[in-house]
Amino acid sequence: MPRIIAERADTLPAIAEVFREYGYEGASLALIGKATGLGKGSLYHFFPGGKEEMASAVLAEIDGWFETHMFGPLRDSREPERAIETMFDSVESYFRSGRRVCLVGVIALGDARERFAQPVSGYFKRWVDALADALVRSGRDRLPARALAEEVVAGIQGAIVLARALDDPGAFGRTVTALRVKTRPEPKVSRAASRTRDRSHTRRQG
Amino acid sequence: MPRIIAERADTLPAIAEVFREYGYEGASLALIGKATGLGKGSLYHFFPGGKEEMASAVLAEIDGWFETHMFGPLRDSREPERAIETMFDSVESYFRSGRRVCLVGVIALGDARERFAQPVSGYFKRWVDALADALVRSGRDRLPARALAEEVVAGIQGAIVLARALDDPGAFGRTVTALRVKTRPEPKVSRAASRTRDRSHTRRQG
DNA sequence: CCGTTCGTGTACCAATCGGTACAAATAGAA
DNA sequence: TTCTATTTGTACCGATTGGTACACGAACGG
Repeated sequence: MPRIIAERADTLPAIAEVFREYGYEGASLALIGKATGLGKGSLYHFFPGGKEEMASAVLAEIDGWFETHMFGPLRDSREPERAIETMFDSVESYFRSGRRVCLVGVIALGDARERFAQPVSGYFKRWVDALADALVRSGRDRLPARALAEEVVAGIQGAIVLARALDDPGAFGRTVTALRVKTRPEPKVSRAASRTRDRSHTRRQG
Repeated sequence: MPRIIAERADTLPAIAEVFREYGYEGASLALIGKATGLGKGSLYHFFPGGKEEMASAVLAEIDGWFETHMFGPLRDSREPERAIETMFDSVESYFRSGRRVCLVGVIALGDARERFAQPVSGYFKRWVDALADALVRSGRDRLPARALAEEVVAGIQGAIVLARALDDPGAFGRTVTALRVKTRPEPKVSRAASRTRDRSHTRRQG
């Protein structure tokens, strides 16, 4: 029999798309087999634990990607504001303007949530923590930074829901941009509109 | 045979909970039968179209509830700011601090989205429109009102995801409260003084 | 008292589910 | 070549899926 797939890791992107599209329960082995081009024999060879192991592997890979490209820089970068901007760039390209769904979020909403409670909560907890950390290091107080971080992460997840529901990728971009602006250090002394007001509240909190 | 269920509408809350918990695909007739206490015979008597008709009926009922309790008041109330506050109250109690999931959002994320595209997009479109309308009538300009409305609706959906993922209902409350504050006419003066001011901007729109 | 209608449970259907077993086929070492 | 370990396709398993058929029982009009 020919060897098509060299590594188990090569199958993960295709499997991830199936889980994204159909959810954990709806992702049947038939669909996964079609997406990967592998029969059950190969699938169970790579993932002896069946669907649960496939989902775990996919979640771990996603987690690793976010850890490398977003959480790590948010925590470690010496330019936290730049790391935050980069995070928003990554979010916009990764979720493809809301056309691509967040698998972790999907699992959190479904009944597979309990089975994957630890990776799911870990992913979101580390996201919020890392973003809050970057916000603190860019000059905000700890409590409002944490509140803003939660708001941003929730807003991104909601933007995906809204964009898909309305079938309007623009809704994703608009919402994410609004969140992006809100994380910038100097709030909203913007262009031409509120010239008369901004003098009165420059002495806000740190 | 005894008549337990008087009306078809009496089954909808139970069916809705099953769809919420397991999604459209995951909600099997066995689960629905158990939740309603009805056998397949009765279910197909009430819903000749099967699962699809059940889901449509549930979506319609949810839509009606939101239309009556939230969208309508947002559009029609002569006190738009009060209607907005009431909306947030309703959201907090309806979604039970994120323990209860938004079925429309769940369907929007899954592969049943296309099948129910019209009711799903209609629900969110009318929510955003109604909220934007209330925000305009409470004194905001059209464009920022619409942007804020989208941000709020997305934020609510995301708060559900986040609260469930973290298994922390507090995250829902915090995020929703932040959104609520943001919709208030005078952002961040002190606590109670805003009531004396609103006389001054009734000259806004007509 | 009968007959129709409505509500209900149950048996059944083909299809598909996740998972197992296993034999065929390949690649690499000898 | 020959042997062995690794990949692979496929047949099969019991359970469950959405859906149909139908017969039984209560309610109701005559």
